[in-house]
Amino acid sequence: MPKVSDEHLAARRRQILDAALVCFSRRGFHQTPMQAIFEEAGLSPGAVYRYFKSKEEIVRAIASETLGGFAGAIEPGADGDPLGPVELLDRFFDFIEGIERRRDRLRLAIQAWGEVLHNPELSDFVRGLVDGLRTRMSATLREAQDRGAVDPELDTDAAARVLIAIAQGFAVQSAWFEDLDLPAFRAAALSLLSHPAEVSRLRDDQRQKETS
Amino acid sequence: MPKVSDEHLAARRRQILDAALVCFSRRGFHQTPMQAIFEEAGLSPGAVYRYFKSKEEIVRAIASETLGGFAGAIEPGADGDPLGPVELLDRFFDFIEGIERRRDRLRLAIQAWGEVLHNPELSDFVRGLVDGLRTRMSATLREAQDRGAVDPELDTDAAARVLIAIAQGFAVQSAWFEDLDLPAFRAAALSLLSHPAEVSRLRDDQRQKETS
Amino acid sequence: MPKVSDEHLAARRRQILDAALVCFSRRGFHQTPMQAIFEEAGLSPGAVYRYFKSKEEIVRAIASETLGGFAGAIEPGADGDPLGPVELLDRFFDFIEGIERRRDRLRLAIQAWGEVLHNPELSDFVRGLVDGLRTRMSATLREAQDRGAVDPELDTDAAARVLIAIAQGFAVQSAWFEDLDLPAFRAAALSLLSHPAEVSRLRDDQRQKETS
Amino acid sequence: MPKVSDEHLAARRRQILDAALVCFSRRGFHQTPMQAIFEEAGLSPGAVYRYFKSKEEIVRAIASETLGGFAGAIEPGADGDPLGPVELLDRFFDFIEGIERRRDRLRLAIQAWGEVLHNPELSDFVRGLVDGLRTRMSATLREAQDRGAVDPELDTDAAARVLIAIAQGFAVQSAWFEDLDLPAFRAAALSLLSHPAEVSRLRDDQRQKETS
DNA sequence: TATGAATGAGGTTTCATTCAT
DNA sequence: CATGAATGAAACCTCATTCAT
Repeated sequence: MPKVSDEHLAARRRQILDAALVCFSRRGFHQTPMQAIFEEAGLSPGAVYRYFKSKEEIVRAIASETLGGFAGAIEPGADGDPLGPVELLDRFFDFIEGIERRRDRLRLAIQAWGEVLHNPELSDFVRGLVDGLRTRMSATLREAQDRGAVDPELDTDAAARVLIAIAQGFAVQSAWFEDLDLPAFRAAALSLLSHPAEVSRLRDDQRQKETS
Repeated sequence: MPKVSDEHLAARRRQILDAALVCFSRRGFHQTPMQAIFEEAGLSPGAVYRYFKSKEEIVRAIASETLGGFAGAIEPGADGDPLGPVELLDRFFDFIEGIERRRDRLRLAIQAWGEVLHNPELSDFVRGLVDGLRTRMSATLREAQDRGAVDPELDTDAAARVLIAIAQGFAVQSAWFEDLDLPAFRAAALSLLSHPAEVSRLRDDQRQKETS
Repeated sequence: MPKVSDEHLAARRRQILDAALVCFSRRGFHQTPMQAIFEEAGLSPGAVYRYFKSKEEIVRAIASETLGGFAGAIEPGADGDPLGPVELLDRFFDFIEGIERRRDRLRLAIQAWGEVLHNPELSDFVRGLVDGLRTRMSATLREAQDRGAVDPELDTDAAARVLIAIAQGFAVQSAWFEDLDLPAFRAAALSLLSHPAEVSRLRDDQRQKETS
Repeated sequence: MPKVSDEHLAARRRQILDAALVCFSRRGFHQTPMQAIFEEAGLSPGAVYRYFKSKEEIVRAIASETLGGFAGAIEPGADGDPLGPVELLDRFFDFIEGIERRRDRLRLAIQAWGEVLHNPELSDFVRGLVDGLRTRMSATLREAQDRGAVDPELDTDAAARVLIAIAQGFAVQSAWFEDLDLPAFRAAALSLLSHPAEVSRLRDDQRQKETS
């Protein structure tokens, strides 16, 4: 098998990561033997080690991409949108509903959070991720304040943290309980965050979606 | 020598669990070798294995007590208190501030959440924990609704979940970032959840505390 | 098995080293799997790794002790002996004849020389060994010069090197050829080095030994 | 395409052996992965395996050519030369000084001596090499005896072994110590071996060389 | 009851070699 | 002829656990 296209290489990496994804979700990073990944990927040890230099590298790759995906889910939209906390959270829920392998991804996210605690590289990575996300959310919230849509006394930076927290807590419970009622959680979250005016507006939006 | 033995037994178990606590917080459950626990506890392998049948049992014990402690933190007070969401969350923050070995405990909580995903016993345990907690919070919130302090349309059960989620998300970020500004997070959380009337009331309470 | 005497520990180390000695002599350092040592020593992997932290450490231990033994073999006697080159070499041959596991030791010495080339620690070790040895031999030779027993123009330092070289070359051939005629080699070496006067004196000594 | 193929074949073999030479000298036979040779040679695994059936074959080829070269270095000249021990050794030193990649070759020689101990083919090979060499040196020495230039009682066969030994010991020390003083070693070796008459003759020869 | 030396299954990784392209 | 991705046996080593003392 002579030199092979870059796509092939990328595909192999993906194949290995997908296998790892399944295994790690099932048993956890450190209880998954490499052997499980070889089998799930249908590859030999040598083949896997061609693409990743160690198990730790695979763990890092999976953890990073999961953490990154999660962060992306709470991302505010294009600059200029005057989004309040409620809309920001709303987008997160939309994203989660649309995610593929939702269950596996959420389970991995929880694992990855634990990994961050002991892995300096992942730790740096999430710090950057959260800092960036928070900065952008904060800016968006400040715009919303400027337009009078949000309490002007709100500490937008801390508020961004709280919104992220809700998303994280949702992920944990969602990973734990297969039967978690996502729409109910969503509605309650929005309701708790909404000042009366906002509540009725969003409720109307929701009804419109459901009837369409 | 039954009584002495029992106390001795409990003390030894505690000694071992404390050692495990430190080690697990430092390196994670599955990256901590038993050897580390022997050393931290100042005991021989044989001694440790007299009190715990296996490493898994130690992991389970630590995870359970951490999860239980966390759940206890969000517990509503004595029946009859008409607590709204804001007060419930407020109690959680009070609890966290007072917790001993706060950092280690939070780090372990994150780890334990991951463990729950692969460990049927822990899974059953948290399910019971969360169900009970949610039920009690829900009841408390319903009382608050009855007295008109909370939006009567709120799904109290889902709302309880959301409050738990905020606590969890806070734990994650707090474990990740040593420099997390707890008071700011707390204020933002309360502010986001508060309808105008509540906001001013709590703000006054807080000021009173600070001046006293 | 509670704490055990220091002798026991030393004995275990020796047991492992003896096993390694046999295996390494048979197959060479890097072609001997640890498994072979476990079997030869009659110990489990864990037991061996209790005493040596890696294979490399065992290699180093065996190589050092072999190199050290070899160096000791060419050592001049107590200070004050007016030994010439011939007597110095003579002592080496006496030592070799008396060495236990002579064959294995010589085979290991050859291996170890190769190891020295790639192992910085061993490299430092032999440098010290050879420097010390050469210094002492050189001093002894200089005394012999003072007493007129050795050519006063001889570079004693370089001469020491040459004597070491003869010992080394002897070791190689002795390790290669089981049937090497040691007495003949010895006689030829002494003869080549001896100026006529010395030759006859040593020959007489030898005859006396044989008749006694 | 027979001729071209043959030349090509030989050139490729040489290219591979040169690469192996460098790698083996650097890390030793068994610590050099084939990958290192592929890279040093700038060839693919497939290419290398077209010219050598296995790593062992490469090791054997390198070891043989190194051992052969070393033996050739101590070879007496054309039949009929009445060479004594001193002259024979002298030729060896001349050869070593002129050898290309002297350092690498000497390092490989030491390695190869160890290899001989475990490799039957190499073992047979050196036996033949040394036997032949010794026979020829012995004959030469016997001629010298006939002409009265060497002690008639000397065991010429054993003496040949001793001369080879000096060369080997020199090689070891030379490979170990980059700063070894070759001329001093050479002078000391010749001095130790020379009976007074020979010494002065050679010293004169040497001076003549240096002035020319 | 406590000790800690010993066990050995099983973990991660390497690397000589092959063979489809 | 050459390539280099893939193989898989086997290497080194760890670590949860046991049990003779």
